Amino acid sequence: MARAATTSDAFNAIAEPRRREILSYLVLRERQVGEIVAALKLDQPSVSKHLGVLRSVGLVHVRRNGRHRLYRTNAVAIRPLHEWASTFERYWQHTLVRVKERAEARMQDNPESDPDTPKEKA
Amino acid sequence: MARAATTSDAFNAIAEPRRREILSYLVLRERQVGEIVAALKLDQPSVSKHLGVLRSVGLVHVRRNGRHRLYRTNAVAIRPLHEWASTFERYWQHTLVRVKERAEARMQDNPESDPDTPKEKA
DNA sequence: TTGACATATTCCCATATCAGCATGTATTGT
DNA sequence: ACAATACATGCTGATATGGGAATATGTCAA
Repeated sequence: MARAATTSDAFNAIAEPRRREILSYLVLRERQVGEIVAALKLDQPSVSKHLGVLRSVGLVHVRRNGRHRLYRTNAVAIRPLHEWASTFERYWQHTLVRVKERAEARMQDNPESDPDTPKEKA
Repeated sequence: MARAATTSDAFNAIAEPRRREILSYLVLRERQVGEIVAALKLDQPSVSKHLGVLRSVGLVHVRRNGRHRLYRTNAVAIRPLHEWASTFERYWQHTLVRVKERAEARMQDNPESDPDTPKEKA
């Protein structure tokens, strides 16, 4: 039992960089598989397999048109990931405020100091 | 070459559900490894290894205190994930608006209809 | 029907990943 | 120094994963 299957977990599905590229590419507009192959310079079977994973977790929609299949990113399916990350938002804001405060304190002590060169330990 | 190593990619690091739990747990406040073990009911070596992964991608900070190690989530490191997901935000908003519009249109046509029973294809 | 085209699926292989167990290492108390 | 505590690391085995090549499926056109 290694990890949750990529085919059942959106977090796992987007762990693969190519799949993230595909999602970004397909969010602009519907595309045929062949277009993805050309645009991202991947092998066709590879793209089909990635699309299969994305399909199984609902991250893309398919529509058939003749012998083509038109894929599009299902943006709503990304929302849970966004919301999970959002639960950390207030904490990183605290961090950023503290960083800013320290920078300003340094400027008060020594207006000539370079903000990118830390003079104190965090 | 399977996928980017979990130890070098935050997306991959959070693909593991237990690591997400650990991050949520450690964002509230600093904790010793033993506390994580007890709270999440995982084996100690398992927790140490997950912490190792999280450390290597900068998702947690460690501080030593005697024979304890105090870990805390480094929330800022989650920001890139949040921002990646945000690039899809305007698209899912479109979707939600359309869903809402269709629901309202149904109510106009037939105020008795059940909103959860679709009467038309998307 | 036959053939060309678009895409999906299957098989194999190298590697990554995780859990479990055992062991190593650092720190504290006596 | 010695034992106990708190973690980290190493090893092994089962499984998941992605790429590549080959093949299957489905659709259109003649």
